[in-house]
Amino acid sequence: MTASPSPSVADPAASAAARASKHDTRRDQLAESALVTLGKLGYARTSLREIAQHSSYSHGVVHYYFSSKEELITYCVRYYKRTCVTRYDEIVETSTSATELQERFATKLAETIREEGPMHQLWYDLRNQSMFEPALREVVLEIDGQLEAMIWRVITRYAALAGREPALDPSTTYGMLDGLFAQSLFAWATGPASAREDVLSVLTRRVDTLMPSLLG
Amino acid sequence: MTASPSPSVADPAASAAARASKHDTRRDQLAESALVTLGKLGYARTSLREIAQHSSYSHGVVHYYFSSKEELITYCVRYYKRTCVTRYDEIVETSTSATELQERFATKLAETIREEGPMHQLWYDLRNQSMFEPALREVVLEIDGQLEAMIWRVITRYAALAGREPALDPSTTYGMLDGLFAQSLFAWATGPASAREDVLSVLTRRVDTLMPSLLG
Amino acid sequence: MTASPSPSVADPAASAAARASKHDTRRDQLAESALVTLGKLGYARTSLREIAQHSSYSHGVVHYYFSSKEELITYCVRYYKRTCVTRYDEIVETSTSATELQERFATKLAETIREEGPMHQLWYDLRNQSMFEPALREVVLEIDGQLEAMIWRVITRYAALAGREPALDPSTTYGMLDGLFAQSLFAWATGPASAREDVLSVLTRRVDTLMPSLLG
Amino acid sequence: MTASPSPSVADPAASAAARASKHDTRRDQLAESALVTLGKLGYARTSLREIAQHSSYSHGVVHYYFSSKEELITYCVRYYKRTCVTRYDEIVETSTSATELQERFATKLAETIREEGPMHQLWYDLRNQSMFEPALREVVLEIDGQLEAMIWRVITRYAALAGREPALDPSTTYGMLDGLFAQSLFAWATGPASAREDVLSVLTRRVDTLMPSLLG
DNA sequence: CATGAATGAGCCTTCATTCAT
DNA sequence: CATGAATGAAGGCTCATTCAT
Repeated sequence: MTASPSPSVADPAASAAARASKHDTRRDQLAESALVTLGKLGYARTSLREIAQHSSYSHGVVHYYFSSKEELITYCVRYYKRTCVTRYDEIVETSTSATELQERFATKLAETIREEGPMHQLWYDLRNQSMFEPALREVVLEIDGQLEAMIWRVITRYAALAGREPALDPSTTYGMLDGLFAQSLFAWATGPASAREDVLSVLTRRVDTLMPSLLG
Repeated sequence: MTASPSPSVADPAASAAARASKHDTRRDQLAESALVTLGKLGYARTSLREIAQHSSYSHGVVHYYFSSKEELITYCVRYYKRTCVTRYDEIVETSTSATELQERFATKLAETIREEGPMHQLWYDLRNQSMFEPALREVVLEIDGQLEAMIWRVITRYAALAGREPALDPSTTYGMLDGLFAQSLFAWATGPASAREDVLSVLTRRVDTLMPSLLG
Repeated sequence: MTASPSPSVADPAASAAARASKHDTRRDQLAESALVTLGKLGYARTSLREIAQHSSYSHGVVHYYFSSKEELITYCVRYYKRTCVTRYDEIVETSTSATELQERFATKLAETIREEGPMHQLWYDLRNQSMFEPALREVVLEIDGQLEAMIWRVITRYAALAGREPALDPSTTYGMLDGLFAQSLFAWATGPASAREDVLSVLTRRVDTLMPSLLG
Repeated sequence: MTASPSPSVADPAASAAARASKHDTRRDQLAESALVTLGKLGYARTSLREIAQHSSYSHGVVHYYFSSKEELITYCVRYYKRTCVTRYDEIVETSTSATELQERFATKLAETIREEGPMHQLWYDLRNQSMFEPALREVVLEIDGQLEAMIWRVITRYAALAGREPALDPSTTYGMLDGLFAQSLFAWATGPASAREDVLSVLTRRVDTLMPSLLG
């Protein structure tokens, strides 16, 4: 019988892996925390000190886990994407008719503003900043592409369920829908709280109405 | 003939008016100068020092004419709008057929990116910042409304020339077109210089193709 | 007759010059103040905050007059040199015999340690740092050359008064004397206060004894 | 024959000794590693993190073996001295004529710059810092004394081989030679790489020429 | 024993704003 | 009126040091 090694002499590879995983966990925690602040204040107004203060960590920790502000932001954006870029996939997979998909998609668009408004504001902020700040471009372009692909999955499935073809190319389709989404987000964010639900239901209705015309 | 009075003995009312006019002139000159810098660097990265340095004025004068950075920005945005919010009116007024209007509009959209790209980048930046910074909201909402109205003038005229009705409401129409415009601006700004003209001609083609479907 | 212009419209060139001169005056004042702190703490331990605190100015002023720490330091070194690089010239010019020059020079070497010790410590610190920090090299090499030239003026005059020739080249001569000077400065700085005068008189005696052998 | 006891059952005294020895070994390894970094960056620019990163140890271990940065530096200096303070002793012992010793010494001076330049830069840095930082004084003074003694061994042996007496006292002799050495080190470190060998051969020649005059 | 996570003071720099002249 | 001098609060970042594991 082979004695199982005492924990203290556990194989180094495993311990290194554990450590690395813990490291990543912290980065994720920090990113999550940072995203809240970023969503509230926007890119330019958010300082690393602020981020730390709104988390349970000290100022130094942020610099311990991220070598620069830029790296933190980039990490945050990518972290955020992991969740968001598949937001409609469940709808795509489980809808059984074109009408159902169309309705659920339109509803979900509004819902995601209601529930993650600041996160979307941050996204548009970053996408814009990337026009001034080359350092942001890579990650923004990467995610923008994924968002377009996500929308395209919705549309192609929608077309399939309807037995038709998409009328427009992926990019145009994304541009139009994104324009409507951004517009509603803006109205939602800047309008009076009392009008928020109206803004969202208008969005839902619009997209619901519009979708058929996205098919040829 | 009336001798023109020396400034120092002018009647008080006239001198006050002259002063006020000079005051406004200075503000406009500063705004014009500031807009160039703002378009290049974006809202957050532009400091008042920078603005002053890129103008013929001293650092102090900026605060002499504007009580704060915020007021300067607000003034700049309004100043900028005066020019821009009528950008397509000439096309609306002089086009004699739906096809002509449609083509000239689509062309002009691309042209304005080529010639005033940074100014548009600034606009989207400010519109976004206004979601985080309430102080910017009033002026941004005001201008956004004017932009929507401008687009609506295009569409209603387009419909009239075609002998049809707009298919969508003003807001939806604006949202969709603005989405396509923003998308192209982004690609234009972040892509390689060599691809810029391609981006613009794609935009022109898209809008040209799309416009008929904006009519009922 | 030409009316002499009122002061308020004085010729711009003159006012610009006055301004520039005032600007330079402030830089000099700041440099002077900074040198005290630098001499006390050394290059690495001196922060711009510290410099400001030991002056009558605020922290921001330092950055207003110097674009970076490096520029301040460089300016300080050059400012300091203006005074120092001619330290022995009066002795060179007014001594009427080799013996007098030799004695006065040896005495002055010690005196300058007593009266400007920290400044010399700073010089050796900077010269050393320049081996690690390329940014300092230019100014340090420039001044080192001037110091060597200064010493050489002493030696050539000394040789002339003695009716002989220098035995060594300028560089070797400077290296040897500088070695003795640095050694005494070090002993003076690190030894007990009670031994300081002894250190200085030893230096004087040594140099006095040594100088004849610097002639051929 | 005595069975060597397994470590875990060693008698306490031996194990304590072993531990202590291991402790010292670690300190030496760390010192050796630290010296490389210190020589490259200088005292002020070297952080403990940097040292750890350039060694095979973790960041924490530095503080485990040294209670503070200061103690590490001090230890490093002493460690370095062990090697260096006897650098010329072999020459002293094996040279069989004054001329041989003189030539070999002059050659060796240049050689040690070539081969251990950074280490000498560090020494001058530390000696200088000790004028600002009392904590460094003790160890610096100790080593400076040993260097002086080392030089004196050279000179007295040189005098003996030449059948003469040293012309100057140990301190003066050391000061002068050290001045020349420091000067060459500085030129070697800050000048263009292409001039390095020239600098060294000049030093060799100078010292070679000078040494006879160090005898009475 | 040894590690790396965590801390917080401090550094250089930027900037909107105020103010004496 | 207009200027640039001056201020002080942040901001990103580094680092020696402490500590839980």
